[in-house]
Order: sequence, then C-alpha cells, then structure tokens
Amino acid sequence: MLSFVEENYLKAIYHLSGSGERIVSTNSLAEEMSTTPASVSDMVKKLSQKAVVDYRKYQGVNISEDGKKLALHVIRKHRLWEVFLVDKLRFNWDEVHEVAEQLEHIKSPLLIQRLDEFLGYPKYDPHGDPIPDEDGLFTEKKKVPLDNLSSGGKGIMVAVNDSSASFLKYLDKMEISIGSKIEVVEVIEFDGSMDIRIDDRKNLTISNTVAQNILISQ
Amino acid sequence: MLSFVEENYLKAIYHLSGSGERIVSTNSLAEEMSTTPASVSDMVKKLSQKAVVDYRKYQGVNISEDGKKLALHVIRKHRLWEVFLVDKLRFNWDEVHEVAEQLEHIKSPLLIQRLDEFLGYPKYDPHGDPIPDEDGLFTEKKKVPLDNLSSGGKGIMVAVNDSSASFLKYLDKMEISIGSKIEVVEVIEFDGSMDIRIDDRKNLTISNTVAQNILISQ
DNA sequence: TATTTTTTTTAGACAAAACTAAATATTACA
DNA sequence: TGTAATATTTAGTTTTGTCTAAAAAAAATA
Ligand SMILES: [Mn+2]
Ligand SMILES: [Mn+2]
Ligand SMILES: [Mn+2]
Ligand SMILES: [Mn+2]
Repeated sequence: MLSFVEENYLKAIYHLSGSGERIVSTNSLAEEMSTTPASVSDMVKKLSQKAVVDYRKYQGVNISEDGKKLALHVIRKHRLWEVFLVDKLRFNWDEVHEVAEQLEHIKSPLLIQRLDEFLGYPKYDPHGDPIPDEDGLFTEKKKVPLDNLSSGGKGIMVAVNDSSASFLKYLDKMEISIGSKIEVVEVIEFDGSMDIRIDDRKNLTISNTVAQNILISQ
Repeated sequence: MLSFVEENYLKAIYHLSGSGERIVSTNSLAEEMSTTPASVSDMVKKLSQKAVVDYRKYQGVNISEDGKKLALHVIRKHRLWEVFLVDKLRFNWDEVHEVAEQLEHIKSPLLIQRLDEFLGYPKYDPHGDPIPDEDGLFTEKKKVPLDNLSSGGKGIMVAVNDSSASFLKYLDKMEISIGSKIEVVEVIEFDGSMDIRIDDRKNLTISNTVAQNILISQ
C-alpha cells in the first residue's frame, strides 16, 4: 500500500517518463514535485524497495509494470472525480483539479466502481484526457496541437495540453471549449499567431502558445 | 488548518464530551483513538496551542467554541458523504462509514456546498444522525431507545445508537430499517428481551442489547 | 491520614517525509 | 585527456505522530 506522497511521486514519474517510455532524472522529478533533489533521492529508494520503480544510482528511475498499473489507477480516480465534479456538481473545468488531487487518494474499490457506473462509464475527463479502465487500459483520441495546422486547416477541439486554471479561463472567455469546430483562417508567419474561426460563428486571434495548447482531431 | 489526525482527535473529543458538555479524560480519549495515553498527552497540548481545546494538566480537555465548530464541520462532511454513498451510489448503510472516514477530510468549501445542494439538503444521514448546516446548527429528532418502552408501546424507528456493520447487517436481516413502525408486544422480564411487531407485518424477538440500539420517536 | 492503585505526564526513540550543506559521480568542453 | 560545471547522493536536522518505560500526580482505600 502506497502513501499519498508515494502515489504522487509515482504519478509524476509516470507523467515525466511519457507513460513509462523514458527514464526520469532526479532533478526533473524534483522540479515536477516542487521539492529538492535530495528528497527525491530518498523517495526513489523507497519506491524501488516497493518494486514500483527500477532505480540505479546516478542513472534515474524507470517505472515498473506494477508501478504503471498503480499510477494509472490513481489517474483513473483523478479523472473520474473530475467528471463527477463537472457533470454532477456543476464545477467549471478550471475548478476541478485541486479537489481531484485530494479525492484521487481515497481508497475504496467499491467507491470507484460505483462512481464510474454513476457517471455512465465516461471515456474522457473534462479536459479531454482519457480515463483508464480498471486494468489501466484506455484509448487515446488521435489529436494534434492546433499550431500544427496551416491556413485552411480545420478540426474539432478534443482536449487541452495545459490544464491550468488561467488557460482554461482564457478559453472560457474566448468561448472555445471541447467540441468546438475550429478553422484556421490565417497563420501569421512572424510569430506563429493565428486567426481562427470558431463554430462558423466568430473569428479571433490567438497566440502561438495558445495554439500549442489546443488539441484537435481532424 | 488542522491535519487529518488533529481532525480525528477533535471529532473524538466532541463525541466523548457529549457535544461539548463534559470534560474528556486522557485515558478515555486514548481508548477511543486506539492509541496510548502518552500520545494523547502530546496531541492535546498541540490542540490546546491551536485553541480548539482547553487543557489543564491532569484535568483533561474541554472542547472550545472554535473546536466545536470545526468538529461539527467534519461531522457535516462525514454525514453528507454517507448520504451520497447510499442515495447516489447504492451503498448499503453498513458500507459507508469507512469510506466517509476518508472523505470527511477533503478540503473544499465549494465541494461540500455543492454536494449538499446535489443531495437536496438532507437533514439526516443513513443512520438517522442529524447533519449540521454550515454554521454547525442542527435539530436533533426527539428519540428514545426501544428498550425504554413497555408492552403496548409503539413508535417509528428514526436512528440507530450503534452504527457498526454487524448491527446494521443484523437489522437488514430482520428487515428492520429507519421508518419501520415498531410495536412492543411483550417485554420478557427475565433479561429485558422483547417481542416486537414490525410494520404490522411480522413479529420477532430481539435482545435487550438490540433494543437499546434502536432509536424510535413516538 | 498513610499507603496503594490508577491516571497522566515526561523522557527518549522511531518512522515518514521534508530540508540544507557537504561530498561524490557524471557530463561537458577546453 | 584533464578540468570545470552539473547532477546526484549522503549526512545531519526538523516536524508530525507514534511508541515504551519511567516519573509524577491524583484518586481510592485501608
Ligand atoms: Mn486534473
Ligand atoms: Mn483532467
Ligand atoms: Mn459514519
Ligand atoms: Mn452515520
């Protein structure tokens, strides 16, 4: 049984490793966890002891198969709670993350099974991220950042790359949301900013940074 | 801001003091918390520092007004989550307590406000216990233990005194639940056991211990 | 009232998770 | 290849909450 803190480390390792593809360095993990490299060194030894990561001194960590399962289970809970908060409790999509960070650590298999059922077995969370099933399996939507498109390109927004409250609130203000039809009117060559058309309804200009964080399917 | 552990101590103090009426001894608190008197001594000093209890060495603790507010807030969350689990996620009333013990520590005023609204502002939890409002106010139903009645006495079951899973499962098996009409057919003088009639439908015999833990309103 | 029993507190340790400072290994590059 | 810069680990503390053993206070009782 992992502690809250261990679960958070594991989630961060899973994330930084690109779902377990790459090795994760002590410093990058320290940065992600807002802690010191020394603390990370201590913790990865413990996680290694528990066989959820593979660790060799000075070489960084690799998440193990067991570790991946556990990380995906925490992610599953996080995303299901986010759906609950938005669909049932009328939270805005920028208000859910902090609360889900707490709720994801509640231990009760029955609770999660019933919550999933209550929500109608959702496949995606409010930010378009896929919800793993009990076995950690999920199907990622094929999606590209909006800034990959050139003039005339179009697609449907399916997710965001950045789930920060400030970005999500910006999208709200611009009336861009998941499901919006987006068409690229013009790409400004100078700085990569874009003129786009939303839902055949209105045009607006967004920065390249914004375009990078809007994910669409074509 | 109190830690999980501090919140649990405070809840126990509130409970043992009879909603703040009586002083609570170190030993009784240790027993309630399944810990040692030494640990309790340490902890009550910290709680006293935070002004949620009034503590004098060798004299035990009294919960303060601030402490009472905080305890009632945790109790409010506990009971609201229990209602959620039973009403929305189809948990049985004997399955909710452990999960609510975890959920009661989630910190988010918006979450609890919206949960309350989502549940339709319930006044009682699945065990008949009152749910305090945001200010800690609640109205306790007038209720007496079934074993207070004599032959011919009757009433409606409104709560249980013992919320243990084993007692609740026993009540399920006997088909006794909150809302049941209970009539005392006969009190066995020898051991205080009772013949009772449920919902004008069936008779059965219960021990005095069971009768003590069924609360009815007349 | 003196003594025994019970309750409570203190002292000293430990485990988890963090930190700072110092030591050491690795990597970069002159 | 040797040195400098960077990354990582180790050592030593701190905080929170726990424990056991010993000391001290309060309560019970002879
Ligand atoms: Mn999130
Ligand atoms: Mn999300
Ligand atoms: Mn309960
Ligand atoms: Mn209850």
